[in-house]
Amino acid sequence: MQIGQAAKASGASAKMIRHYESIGLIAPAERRDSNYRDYSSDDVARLQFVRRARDLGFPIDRIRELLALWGDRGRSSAEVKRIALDHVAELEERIAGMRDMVATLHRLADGCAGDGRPDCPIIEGLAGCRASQG
Amino acid sequence: MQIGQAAKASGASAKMIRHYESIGLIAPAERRDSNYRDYSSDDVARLQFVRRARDLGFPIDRIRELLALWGDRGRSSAEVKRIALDHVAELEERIAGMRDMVATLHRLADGCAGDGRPDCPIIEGLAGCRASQG
DNA sequence: CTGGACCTTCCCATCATGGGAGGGTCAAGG
DNA sequence: CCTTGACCCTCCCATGATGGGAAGGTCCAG
Repeated sequence: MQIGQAAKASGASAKMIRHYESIGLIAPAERRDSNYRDYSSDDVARLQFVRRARDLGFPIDRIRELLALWGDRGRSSAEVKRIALDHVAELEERIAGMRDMVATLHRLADGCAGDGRPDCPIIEGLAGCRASQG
Repeated sequence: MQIGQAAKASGASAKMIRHYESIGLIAPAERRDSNYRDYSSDDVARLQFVRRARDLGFPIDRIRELLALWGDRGRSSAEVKRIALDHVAELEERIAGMRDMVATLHRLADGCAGDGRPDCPIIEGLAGCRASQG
């Protein structure tokens, strides 16, 4: 299978597949005489694994670990779970940060008339309680 | 004031201040004979504005618009509010995406024993319901 | 006059991804 | 046989916001 088919089948772009190979996330693909990459269904399964992990927000280095565990018959599910829960904790931290931003923005926006006048608590909030400049 | 003082006073790093200048977010600073940048307290106020907007997650291009509105006596608060609420919507979209990830991860992790055995619904989920590879 | 703390510009790295140039491969059809 | 078009290849550049560091200039205090 050529890279285009592998891309469609896995949901990763051809560009990404080459990239994953170049950074050693996946093993170099077989090559035909034409120098075209050649993918097996096992290769596609690995690419799908990577794509699903990406869809869950795992960074590449974590996916590297997960791929290794996938192929390790002697793995313990505890290792996998730890990686997953660490990632959850990081996601929740980022969510909390963004929620703080949203809360602050709502607080500022609630006091803003949103009409044709220039007076605006949002600008004032950003300016540190000085309403205008220049 | 030199860039180091301006950095401390504004909360933006000297590196960032130069960067903001290089991309035209802020006007080029005055220069002394030594070629050192020279900042006024108004400059610092602008840098603080930028930093606060960054802390609220606004991307640079939005901050560009907000800075323009800050300096525009003829602005309408509706414009500011629209930018802020657009940004809130974007944040909420990202939060929703991450919450979906967290929910999926929790669903997978809940079924995972997290012990010494290799059986792991997390790996299986990523693999598309095929438990092992290699 | 020297040391150290500051400043300058310029380049590189991050992270994951896309875009595009310049060129090779291959199958179908005139 | 040759062209056309759809693939593929590698290599470089860009994103967005930030940090790191090299090589060199400035300035003040000892």
